[in-house]
Amino acid sequence: MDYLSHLNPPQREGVENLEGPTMIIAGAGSGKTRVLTYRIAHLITTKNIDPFSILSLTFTNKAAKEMRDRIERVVGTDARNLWMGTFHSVFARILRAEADKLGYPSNFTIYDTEDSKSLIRAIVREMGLDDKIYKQNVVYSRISGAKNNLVSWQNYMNNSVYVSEDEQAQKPKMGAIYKEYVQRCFRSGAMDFDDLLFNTNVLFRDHLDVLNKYQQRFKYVMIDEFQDTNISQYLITKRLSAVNQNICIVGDDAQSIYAFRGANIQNILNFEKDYPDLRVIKLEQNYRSTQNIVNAANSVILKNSAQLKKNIWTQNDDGELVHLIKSTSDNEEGRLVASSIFEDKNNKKLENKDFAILYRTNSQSRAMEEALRKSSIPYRIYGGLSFYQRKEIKDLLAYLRFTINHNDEQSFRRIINLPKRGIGASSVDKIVVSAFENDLGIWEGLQKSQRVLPNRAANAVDNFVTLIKTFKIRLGKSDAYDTAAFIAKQSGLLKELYDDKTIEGLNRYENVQELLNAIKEFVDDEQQEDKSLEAFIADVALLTDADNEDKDNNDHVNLMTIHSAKGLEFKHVFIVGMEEDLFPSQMMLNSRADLEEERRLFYVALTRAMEKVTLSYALTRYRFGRLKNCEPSRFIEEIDPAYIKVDRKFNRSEPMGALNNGGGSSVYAKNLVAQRKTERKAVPPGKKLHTPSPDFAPSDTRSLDTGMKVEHPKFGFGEVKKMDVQGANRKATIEFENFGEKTLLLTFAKLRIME
DNA sequence: ACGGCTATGTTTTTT
DNA sequence: ACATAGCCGT
Repeated sequence: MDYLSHLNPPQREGVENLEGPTMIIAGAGSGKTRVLTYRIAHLITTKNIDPFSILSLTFTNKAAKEMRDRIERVVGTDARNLWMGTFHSVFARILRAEADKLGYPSNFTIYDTEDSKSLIRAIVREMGLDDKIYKQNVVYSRISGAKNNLVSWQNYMNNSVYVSEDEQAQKPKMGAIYKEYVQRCFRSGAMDFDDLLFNTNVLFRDHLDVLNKYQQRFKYVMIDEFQDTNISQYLITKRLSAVNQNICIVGDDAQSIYAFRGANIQNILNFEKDYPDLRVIKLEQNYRSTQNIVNAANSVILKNSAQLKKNIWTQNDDGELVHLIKSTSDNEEGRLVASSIFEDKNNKKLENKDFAILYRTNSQSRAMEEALRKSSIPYRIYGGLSFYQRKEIKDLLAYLRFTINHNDEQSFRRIINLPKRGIGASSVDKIVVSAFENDLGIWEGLQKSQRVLPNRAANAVDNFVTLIKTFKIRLGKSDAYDTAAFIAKQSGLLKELYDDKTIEGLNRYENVQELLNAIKEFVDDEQQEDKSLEAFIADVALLTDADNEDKDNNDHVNLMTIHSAKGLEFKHVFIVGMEEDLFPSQMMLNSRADLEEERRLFYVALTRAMEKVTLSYALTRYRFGRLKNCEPSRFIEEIDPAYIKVDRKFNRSEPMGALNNGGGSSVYAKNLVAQRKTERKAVPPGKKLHTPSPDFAPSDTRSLDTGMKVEHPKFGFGEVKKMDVQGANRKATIEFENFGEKTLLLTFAKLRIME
């Protein structure tokens, strides 16, 4: 095979060593994906292995897609039959096929995090517990942690460690909530993200015939980013490959950045114990980055205590030193980054897509965005709120989900009174409680709920049931698009959005149309055999925006969190917000292990770069709506000074900037605020939906002032008579043509400013 | 039941 | 800054 000649000896060994357990420790930029790709290609083309019997697991949709594309380029359309995807998507598929063994319907709903948390909140309330103590986030991560360690609710309640921890934390009912949560999911025919893995383990543990079937099918198992797997995932793959023993894991302990959700570096060490004749291959040559970047990154990761021994090196040129930019504010940081991109683009003949701006938290994207927009540099933000997580999209999806699975409690709660049909919260609770008391699912309970409801609500429920029944009939006869469009229309959702003429309302309407378009595309896709709505909905919960990426394969600067940059590379990388408490994050300073994870995250960020890294920090930054002083990150100092170009004035221990007189009273701070406001004033053109913020000062006449003509969705046209301040809120008194004078709190008012 | 308004919490990352 | 849960009055 000609591709073998492009590989160095350890890479080649990784490709050719196909039989038996193999562990590839792949340093950053060492050609890991290339080895995995060729390895699969090698199996198919030279060993004549049926792609259908190769299972390749990744961590993110992005990685899965990337891998599939690359393999397709080498072996052609055969690659389509590969079992390749994220853990969650692959095992969701298997669980649907085997659902009956576990007592689930094959069209079970997948609850996303939001669904899970809102179910937990409902349970906590029903149990009469204090939701200040049993916070949904805390309960959720507790349950999630247990599931990822394969601790069922039964085991949880019998486990003295868990129980005493909960008692210590004054949360003795945690086990009971876990139990109720699991049972409610089961009744709803729903699995959360963790269940997809947990239940696969149960399936393989309790149904040896099923396990055996998949063991026979998957002759070769490969796992990418193994350092990020949790115990639940590890055990699945261990079981699957127990017979053939053809398991190949690829990973890098230095890039483990998901411990917070149960990933366990121990898995790599356990692996050596579980497979005594394990072949270990180390890829240590970095092909991606310059000497300086590799050295800088190495010097950082050296500060961590636990790691496997390896020596990452490169033959590449020295390249530029790591740069450091200091700014006075988050907005200035944006401007400096934007102008730096602008210069490098000209000087080095680079394209926009050669640049990436990486940050710790999604909220940091804002300042960057603004600066790039002003400099007319095209950009694209990855991650953040997914299209599928938007409220209007989730609403329609809830209708679709409920039509498919009539017992899905969360979808039911979402749509039962949407649009308003006179079934309020108390009625909904009555329905749910009476259903479960009579040991019925939501659907049956709903139809027998008349007794417990007042007449008006009972009538409304009747109509709702009839409506869903007509959807169900349509579902059996039509394809996904036809059904979805029918539901969108008949449910009244589309009309409600259409009637909302605010800018936001228009946006929401368009988003729903876009979802319908996506379903249309799905139906028109010739490769798609099953065109039913069930097939479309099956793993919508597992989708991210990654699939829409090639729609505009334009040339743009890439903005994303460091986490979502994993596995990617760019010529120039900006790591912004290099400030103590932000990166490393405040919340990760409690233990040494946490700090080391942050350091690995920094390592990941540095090693994304091919030619140049620029670090940047700001002296002040808006956080929680307040201007805060910042200190440069300790990570900056951890880079060996030989590889970084530091401003001579840089000294971390000395507070920097003019804001050290505590509080925001200094002239400097005032200037900053003033500067910020003038900046903002320049941005929005007059005709824009006005959703002002609480800190919107009365003197700031950015977009609303007396004398202006406005439109209100309900009151129609009017003229602003008076502006006023009430506490932190701004009020406007408006004379409406048809409704007379009204005083509105601008924090909530939906006004359109007319030209 | 519902809409207007206030108070409160959140911001670490992803499936 | 922004969303949302929940209170209160209708």
